[in-house]
Order: sequence, then structure tokens, then C-alpha cells
Amino acid sequence: MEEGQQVVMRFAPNPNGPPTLGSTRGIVVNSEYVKRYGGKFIIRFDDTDPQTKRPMLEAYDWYIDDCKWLGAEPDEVVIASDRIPIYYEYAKLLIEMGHAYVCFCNGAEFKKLKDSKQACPHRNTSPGENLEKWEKMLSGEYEEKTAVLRIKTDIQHKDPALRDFGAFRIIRTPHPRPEVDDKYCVWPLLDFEGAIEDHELGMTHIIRGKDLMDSEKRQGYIYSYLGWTYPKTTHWGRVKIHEFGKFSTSGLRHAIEEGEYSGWDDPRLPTLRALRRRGIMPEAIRKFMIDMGVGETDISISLDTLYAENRKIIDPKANRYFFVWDPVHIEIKGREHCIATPPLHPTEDRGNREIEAGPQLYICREDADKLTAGSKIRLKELCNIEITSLEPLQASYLDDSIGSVKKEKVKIIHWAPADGIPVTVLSPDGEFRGIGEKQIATELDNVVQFERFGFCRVDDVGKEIVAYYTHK
RNA sequence: GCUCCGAUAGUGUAGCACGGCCAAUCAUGCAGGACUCUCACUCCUGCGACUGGGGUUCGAAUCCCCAUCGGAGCACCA
Repeated sequence: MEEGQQVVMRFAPNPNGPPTLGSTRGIVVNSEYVKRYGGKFIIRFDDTDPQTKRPMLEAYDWYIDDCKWLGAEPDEVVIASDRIPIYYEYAKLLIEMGHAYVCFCNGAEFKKLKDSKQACPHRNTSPGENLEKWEKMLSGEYEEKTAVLRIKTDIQHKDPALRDFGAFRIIRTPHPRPEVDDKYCVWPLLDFEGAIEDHELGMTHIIRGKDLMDSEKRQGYIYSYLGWTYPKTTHWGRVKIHEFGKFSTSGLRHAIEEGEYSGWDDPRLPTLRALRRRGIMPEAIRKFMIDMGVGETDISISLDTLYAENRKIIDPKANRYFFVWDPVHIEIKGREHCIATPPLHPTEDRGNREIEAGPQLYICREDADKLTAGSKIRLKELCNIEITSLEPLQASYLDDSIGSVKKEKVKIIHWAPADGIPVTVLSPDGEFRGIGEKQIATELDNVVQFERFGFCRVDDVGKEIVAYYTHK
């Protein structure tokens, strides 16, 4: 990238669902360049398809919200469906110049001709006549699918993808935005809308997916007809995330409607809202995306890298608590009531928590399963015990000293008091239910670490704790 | 079918536009160890790659060609 030049870049989603990890690359990478070089970051909603990829009203705010959360607050917000008249003007201009024509072929017919490098019968219509037909299109005289405005390129071009492409089509479905609704029945297609907007908004650079490489070549025709210079472009390859595989916004939407997921922030989903709810920090996501670079290679990446990034950020901040999943009751004979005071954090000096402990406790089943009568074990920050019975699980109190434990390398496990608070952890791999220490209730919205379990974000602290699993 | 793009360790990435400083960087992962009243954190050590074949050159990860593999476009989707 050049020195000392101000940059104008954009992120242009169709708000037909919330931002996902896929969209995030566009947000982070583009905004990062603007941060580094100075300039303007624009979010432009390419919401010009009221039908097939129908925008979702709530999603506009979701995008802006998630951009802010990611530290990529846009300097300007543009909504394409507000700017249809601009596109009409340029369409008219191009028709007058003889670079666009109204085509009445049906899709299959046109494709056949195009594939054999044949011009369709409408290609040679005079600008004047095209103008009339264009007006008719706009005034609603034609039915859906009967007419389309095409941009002339080179019908003989060796790359079929670049031969005369569609610029506007007729859609009678009203737009979901109430301010637009049924105002228009002629809608621009991406290559046209994007071409005009990128120029109108003064874009200097565009970084987007490789799938839009041909877009640049198609739009190049419009740019040269209008005497414009195309922004500098860079492309990135296809990204596949191991944990999520292939997904599409419409597919997710369907699954949510079917009740397969609890909503757009279901912890199993690759949406930003879900990751946020799980306690993934925006800085971690930014770093993850930036380290990925902008190579054209198709990549298949694991979330482990994101988790490692996130762990570095949250580990010093997350207070530690005991959460016993799949709990098993254990009785400690000879143990008085007392208050255990484990530190909130092992290395950061942040004080201690208090847990009232009596003879009745819970431990994890997976720990209990490893016990045999006579085994010695240390209850972390509490005391040492010796198992006396497995069914029911009982133990006798030995002592409190930690010294012997270290010397003898006795296994240390965590525990929860009998009167602890119920905890449910929602994770991508399912739910974990158990008992935790009551003080977890003071951590609403915070990411904590359940010792020997993993990091979680405390989502609700009513009668029971609901936490979303972050990662190990 | 036509067209376009890409290919460095398990994964991601640096290096490639201006060939030698690359027996190839960094991160993550994995293995071993230290530390630790967590299976977290931290620290140490180790593992591991230029897709293949030709060519150009004194010299190629870097340039050229072919092959293979991967991806994308050819929508009245974005």
C-alpha cells in the first residue's frame, strides 16, 4: 500500500442475517487498513434484493453494533436501498451512451446465446428505443422476469463470465424497510450497484473475497464507459473453519426457525453474537483475522488459534471459581464446618472468595470414578481426606496441611458445597449441569474460569447460574 | 464446457513484484520438562514445510513452462 495517502474503504454486507465469522474478515481487515493509513471506513448495506436474499430488518443494527464491538465503528453508514434513484440516473446515462440495453430474453435463452458468443436480438436496439423501454420497466409495465437491463461488454469475450451482464431486474416483492417498501419494482444487481457506489463514495481500495474477482472485471466496463478509475483491489481466498464447516446465512436462519438452534446467539453458531456471548474478546477476533492475512490461498483454519489468542487476554482477568459438573455427593466424616478462602486468581492479587464448607460436599463424577476405598485425595484449598466407602461415597477427614500433599503427590480436586448454586453451562458440545460456589452470582457478564473445566461467560444469575462456555 | 485464481511444517503465516543474506520466520498444535493447592497461565526443550516434473541461471521457495491438486466465476444472489 502507498505511503501517506488517506484511504477510503468499505465493508458491504447484505443484512440478511447477523454478522458471522465470515463477515468479520471484511470488517476487521478493511477497518484495520483505515486505522493504519488514516481515512474513512464505510459500512454499506447492499440490500438490493428484496426477494432471494431478503434483508432482515434487525440485522442493520446488528451489523453496526458488531462493528463497534469489534472496534471498527464506521465513519459513515450507507444503505443502498435509499439510493436507488442514483442508480437509475447512471443506468439512463449508460443507455443513452449505447452501453446498456433492455433485454427481453428469458434467462435460459440468453445463456444459450451468450455461451455461444451470440448477441441477443435486443442488443442492437437503439438508445432511444432502449430509453423508452427502460422507462416502461420503471413504471411497472413489465412483469417480473420479462425484462432486464444489461450492460454491454464484449459478447465474444473468451471468458463467459464477462459477457453482457445484468444490471437491473424487476422485483415486485416490497422491500422489508418500511421507508422503501414498494417504492421500486426495478432493482439493481450487485455488480451495478457496487460499481456505482464504490465510485460515488470515493473508494480508494477494496479488499474482498476471491469470489468477487470477476466482479471487478465486469464493473471495469462500467468504469471505463464512465471514465472512472477503479479502486485498488485485493482478494482473499475461501475460509473454512474446522469447527463450523460450511454454513450459509439462509441455512442458519432456516435451522433457527426449525428450532434446531435457540437463536442467532446459540453457542454452537458461528455468529459474532454467539462468540460475544461466549466471552470471546473482540481483540482476539481482530488478531485472529489480521494474522490470517489477505492471501488468495483458500484456507481451513481451526478455532484453536482464536481460543489461544483469547485465552491470553482473559486469563489474567478471569476470576477462578469451583464448578462441579456431573456432581456426586460425598460425606466427609469428622470435618467441622468452616470457610474455605481460595484466591480469586492464582497470580493476580485480587483477594479471596469465601466458600462455606461442611461435611456434605459435591465432587465431579469423573474424579469420583477414579477413587477406591483407602485412596487419599486433597480437596483444593480445604483439606485432605481418605475414602472410606464408595457407595455411598464417604471419606474421613485427615488434616488441612498442604505440605504432605505436595510431598506425596496426592491428587488435588475441586469441590462444591452442598448448598451451592445450580449452574448450567451451555457449550458448543452440549450442556453441562452441576453445582457451583454461590459467589459466581457476583460475576454477571464477566468471563470467569471454572477451575479444571474452562473459561465461561456468566450470562444469567437468577435462581441458577447460566454460563456460556468460552473455551478450555 | 469455457474462464480465472491459488499451492511454504498438522493448521495459519513471513519470505516471492527487485533470484544469492532461507539447511526458510512467527504463531498455533503436538511431545517432553520446569513452575503451580486447576486439566488454566508462565517458562524451557524438541517435532515439523518450499505439491511434482522440466527449464532459465554460476545460483530458484523466489523467474518461465507443463502436470497434479484445491478454490471460484459464467444468476433476473450478495
